Amino acid sequence: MNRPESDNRDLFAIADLAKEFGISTRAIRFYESKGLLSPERVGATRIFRRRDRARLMLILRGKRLGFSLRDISDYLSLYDPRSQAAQVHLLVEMVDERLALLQQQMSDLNTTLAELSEIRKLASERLAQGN
Amino acid sequence: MNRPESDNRDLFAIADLAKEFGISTRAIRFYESKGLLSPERVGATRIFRRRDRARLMLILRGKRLGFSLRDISDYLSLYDPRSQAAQVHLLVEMVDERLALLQQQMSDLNTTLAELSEIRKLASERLAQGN
DNA sequence: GAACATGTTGACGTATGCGTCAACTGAGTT
DNA sequence: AACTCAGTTGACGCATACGTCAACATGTTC
Repeated sequence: MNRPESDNRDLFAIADLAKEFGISTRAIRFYESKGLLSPERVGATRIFRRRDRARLMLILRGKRLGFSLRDISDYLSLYDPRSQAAQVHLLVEMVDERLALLQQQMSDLNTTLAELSEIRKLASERLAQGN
Repeated sequence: MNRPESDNRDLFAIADLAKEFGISTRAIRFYESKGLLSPERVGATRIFRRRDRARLMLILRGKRLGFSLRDISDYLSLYDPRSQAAQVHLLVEMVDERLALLQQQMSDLNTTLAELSEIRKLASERLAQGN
């Protein structure tokens, strides 16, 4: 039951988050410039809270799923309690589309893997023949 | 047992393939310029054979899988009987990486779907309350 | 107090994958 | 001959998602 230190703190520097998630500080600033994040400031320095960190995690998951930052921006607005139900529906559709894409990809990947193992087999036979 | 007409022919114009696969002729020329295709020529006009068409199908599948054209180019060289076994191995690794990525994506997508249905639930409850 | 780490804001550059002209070349049609 | 259609080659443009400076401020350490 030991949590990572990051779950105990509530304040993070930009470099903390960059290191934790393996991204550049430049990327984080870029997300802010696109309105995906809005950390507090102390002077000019950004101060991130757990909320901001959670948003960043959502951003990164969206990216892993292949969504554009624009899409992710829409998606993040769903976490705003004032969000509209109609938009929820739109986003659900977007996610469903992605799901269909992923299923296609899985199918493509299976085909590809089969072909590669065939190629691998042929290659090793050729090797065994000393050709 | 009726095959599409395209499987009977051996010669295709660029527009035939573009139409068949739902891509632009510009894209096909672009692939050629990157060395992924090398159709014959009659004068300046490109003539595609079934081999070329098969390569194009591989290219498109690679794209669906998220590989870059550079990666796909390497991948296509595997279909060259003179290809090296070492490279087969590299490509198998690349595909394995993609597979891992896709599995991560599927996992991310499941999480996202769960969150969305939660949001959807909350939204509809709010609607029912007339809030 | 001089050096060093960390942070900030532009501005410009980069890679990928085409789209979009522009200008031109045959080939077949009326 | 004039047109139209399909095709060709550059050249330039564009969207996305940052990377890479430069130039500067601030805070900390030795």
